[in-house]
Amino acid sequence: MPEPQLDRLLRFTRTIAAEEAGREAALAARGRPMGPLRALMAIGAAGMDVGALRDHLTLDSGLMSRQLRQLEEDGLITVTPDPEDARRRRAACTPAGLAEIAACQQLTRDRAAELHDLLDGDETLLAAMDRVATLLAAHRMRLRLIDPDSAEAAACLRAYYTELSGRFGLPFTPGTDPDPGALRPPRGAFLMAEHGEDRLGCVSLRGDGLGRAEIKCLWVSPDHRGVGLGRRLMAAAETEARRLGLTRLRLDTSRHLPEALTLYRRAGWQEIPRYNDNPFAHHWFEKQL
Amino acid sequence: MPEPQLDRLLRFTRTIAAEEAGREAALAARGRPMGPLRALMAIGAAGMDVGALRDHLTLDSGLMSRQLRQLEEDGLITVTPDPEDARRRRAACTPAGLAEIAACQQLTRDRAAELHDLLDGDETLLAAMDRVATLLAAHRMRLRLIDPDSAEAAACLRAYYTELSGRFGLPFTPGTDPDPGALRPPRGAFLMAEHGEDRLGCVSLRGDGLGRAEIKCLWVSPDHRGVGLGRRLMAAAETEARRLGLTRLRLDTSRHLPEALTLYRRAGWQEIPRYNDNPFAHHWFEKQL
DNA sequence: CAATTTCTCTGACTGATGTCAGGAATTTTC
DNA sequence: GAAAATTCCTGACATCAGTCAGAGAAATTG
Repeated sequence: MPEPQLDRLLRFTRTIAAEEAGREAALAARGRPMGPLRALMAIGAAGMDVGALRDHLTLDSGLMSRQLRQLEEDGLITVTPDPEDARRRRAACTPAGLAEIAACQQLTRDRAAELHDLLDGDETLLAAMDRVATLLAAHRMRLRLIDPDSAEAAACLRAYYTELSGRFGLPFTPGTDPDPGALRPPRGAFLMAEHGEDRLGCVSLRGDGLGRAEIKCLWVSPDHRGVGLGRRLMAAAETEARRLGLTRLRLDTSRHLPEALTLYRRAGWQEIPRYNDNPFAHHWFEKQL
Repeated sequence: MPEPQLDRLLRFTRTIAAEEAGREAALAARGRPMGPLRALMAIGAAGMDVGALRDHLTLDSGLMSRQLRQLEEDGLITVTPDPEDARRRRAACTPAGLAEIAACQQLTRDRAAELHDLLDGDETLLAAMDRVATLLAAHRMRLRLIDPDSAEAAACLRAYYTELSGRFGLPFTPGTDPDPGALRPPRGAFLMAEHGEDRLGCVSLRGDGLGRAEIKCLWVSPDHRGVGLGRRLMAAAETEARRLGLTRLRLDTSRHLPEALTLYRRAGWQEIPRYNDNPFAHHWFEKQL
């Protein structure tokens, strides 16, 4: 371990930590406690179920409830029962809440703009910062089983289909799965890789309930490619498949996705003949567990 | 303002913020509240007066006192009256306290070592990180009038004399000023530039009590050179001199410090004949305020 | 329809942080 | 030597964050 390099890294993290402390202080200066503020930001323009919010922020149900009451009293959000299941409640921002979010985002953007002026648009520096952020996020990423119907899964799938549309030159849109249980335990699973607030990628196992499943929707965020995330997602999917007691995995893919082809071949998948009628597939693979 | 670059910067700060949050969590996992922990780290091996500690951490005197009591009860520090002035008290670490500090530093170093492995010693990345840290620290630095006898001033002066020793090839050591009042208001001042825990540079005004002063000990940390800190320190010293009602500033310097020479000339200083018997000086400057 | 489960909320509590008012010991000032 | 200033401390109080037990409403299960 070369000590001088370590000292340089320590200085770097120390400096950036001070920067982050400054940002937190600037946000706190708006006079709102950080807890409710984080909740407000998470609710965002789209709104969010209370349970999902609680999971996302990993808060105790009591604390969550009190923070939502506070935001409601301040007129920033409304919390209404879910019409389909009145036990569940849904938080949504009022115009005042949206304005508060926008103000906080502007504050963050202003600080980033200061940094931008400072770096004077130096592309070498920006590229290095991208690289550091990519490596760090991939290294510290955590994998999580999520609900395939959740907002997070939907966001991943939107990004995935946008990517496909670009690759194929055709407008793909995410359709609703005709068999929603296939992507949930015990038949299948939906895995997402994340780092803090950032979604790095996802992969799903679509099980038939007879010990077999298809790998679907392997997606890696464009910001986080080239650092082995696809491989790690596939490995995690395999591990999850074994845990679910699955014995055979299949997948199809297209010649327009060359990096995926390489990935499957390197990970020990066997190319097999066409097993479905997917008009966009050119290659079919199988793996026995 | 190019939006994509801004987004890249936002992603960078977001990722590094998550990294910092992880470090905080790792430190918190040692089971000690962050407040007393920060105090312990600040006391360090050298020990610190309670008042200086309070200033350094900008804590209320009541809170400071309680945190020190806690650390004392835990056997990590001792707090004893200053023998010269029994109102003042001095905190010093016990062996257990030093061990706790070392453990926390090791934790931080371990995380940095992980980052180092991740970057694979890539010099381009390290250089970019240095550059970003340097620019950021210099941009966010704050100037502070400090006591010329404080531990912070002594640290700056040690660094300054070490630098001089290297430039002159002679062993300089910081001597105690025969006239301690000359560096304090109303006659003079000692200014330090800092960012978070890092000391970026210093400059002092050594006044004669008759409206004249000499600029001494202009020092910029090697980590923070080349971004105009010397110029800003000199400007701050001038501003402070005007505030103190000084009318004439002088300084001497050596041909072994070419960047200082350039700086003084650019800042409007007039070169004048030798006005003192400093054997290491080759140039003398003056500025009327 | 009754029992159970799910989901959210309330109340009671703890600990960390922070503020303010004053008090005791000590030093400095007059 | 008395008054004033200083240094640090204690007590009272407030806010934020977090935990736990349990209540109440709604949905699901048998």
